[in-house]
Amino acid sequence: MMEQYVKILKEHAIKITPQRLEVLKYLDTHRNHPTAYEIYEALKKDNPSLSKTTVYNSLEVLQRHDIIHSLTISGSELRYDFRTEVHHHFLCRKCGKIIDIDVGCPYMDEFLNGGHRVEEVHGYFKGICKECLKKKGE
Amino acid sequence: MMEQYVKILKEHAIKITPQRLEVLKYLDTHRNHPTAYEIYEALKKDNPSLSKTTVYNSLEVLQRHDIIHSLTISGSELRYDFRTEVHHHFLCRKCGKIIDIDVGCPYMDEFLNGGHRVEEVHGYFKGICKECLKKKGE
DNA sequence: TATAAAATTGTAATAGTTACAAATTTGTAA
DNA sequence: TTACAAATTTGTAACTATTACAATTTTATA
Ligand SMILES: [Mn+2]
Ligand SMILES: [Mn+2]
Ligand SMILES: [Zn+2]
Ligand SMILES: [Zn+2]
Repeated sequence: MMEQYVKILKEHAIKITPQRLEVLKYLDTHRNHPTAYEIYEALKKDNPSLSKTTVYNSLEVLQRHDIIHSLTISGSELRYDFRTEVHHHFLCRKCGKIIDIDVGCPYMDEFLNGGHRVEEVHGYFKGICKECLKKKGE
Repeated sequence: MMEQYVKILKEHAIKITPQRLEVLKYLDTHRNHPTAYEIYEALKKDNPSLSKTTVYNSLEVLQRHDIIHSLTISGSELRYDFRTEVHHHFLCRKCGKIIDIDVGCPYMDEFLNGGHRVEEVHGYFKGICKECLKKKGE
């Protein structure tokens, strides 16, 4: 049940702790790009002594090893993502959800970017999602 | 000197105030995507009674009328941009500067985005800029 | 099982932004 | 012009997300 997450941490030579495993598992099983606080609130149910700082620390170490990514799409809080392949995101202004947009980026090339070394690519779209558009029409 | 900014505000039926004009002028003449605080600090020199809240309010109204845009590229603070045509940005991890990348977006189409209505497009690249790469080599 | 290094916890501090009420300014119409 | 209502500015306080830090606990290793 946790073996897969243990394996990931071991591969990256990160110390195994229950908290890190839970954070990683949560992100794997909740692909809605949650905030640190949402993760904290959810994990606290099974581990009441969990500290918010630990959630932040765990997210930080996972991110540093490129096991997870963070999104700056909202502007007010970071969102976390288990998926690390390049893909884009859509933020709905109405319902607030963040949807994966499965396209790559044609501009990653160093040459296209004026000689800068590109290490991260973020494509963010904002607007009204399909479901909210439908609701408005009713 | 300020006529051009007066004109912009008038076209959008926004009340003309010296503070709004100064904020708008600052963004037009400083294309480095400054923060609200940087704008505030700069404008305070000529107007010591300027309030930080006024800077935020001015940025908000300009943004609401699509006269300026804001960027969430850094994750910790908003950056403001006088340019409103679609273009992308590169954030250098080393020196912190944010550079315009003049490419458009091939994915704005509603169809390509699964039926969601796209109203904003942000393309953010992060890495090491050309100048910092050069320095490192020396 | 002992131990050093690293992680967790709880709390406090920080930073960016927003809320709010009082004072001032703006646009408009008499 | 002047008068006035509506909107804006100001200063301060509140709020939220995140980070700093020291004490306690846990982990990995021998
Ligand atoms: Mn995603
Ligand atoms: Mn720009
Ligand atoms: Zn929606
Ligand atoms: Zn640089």
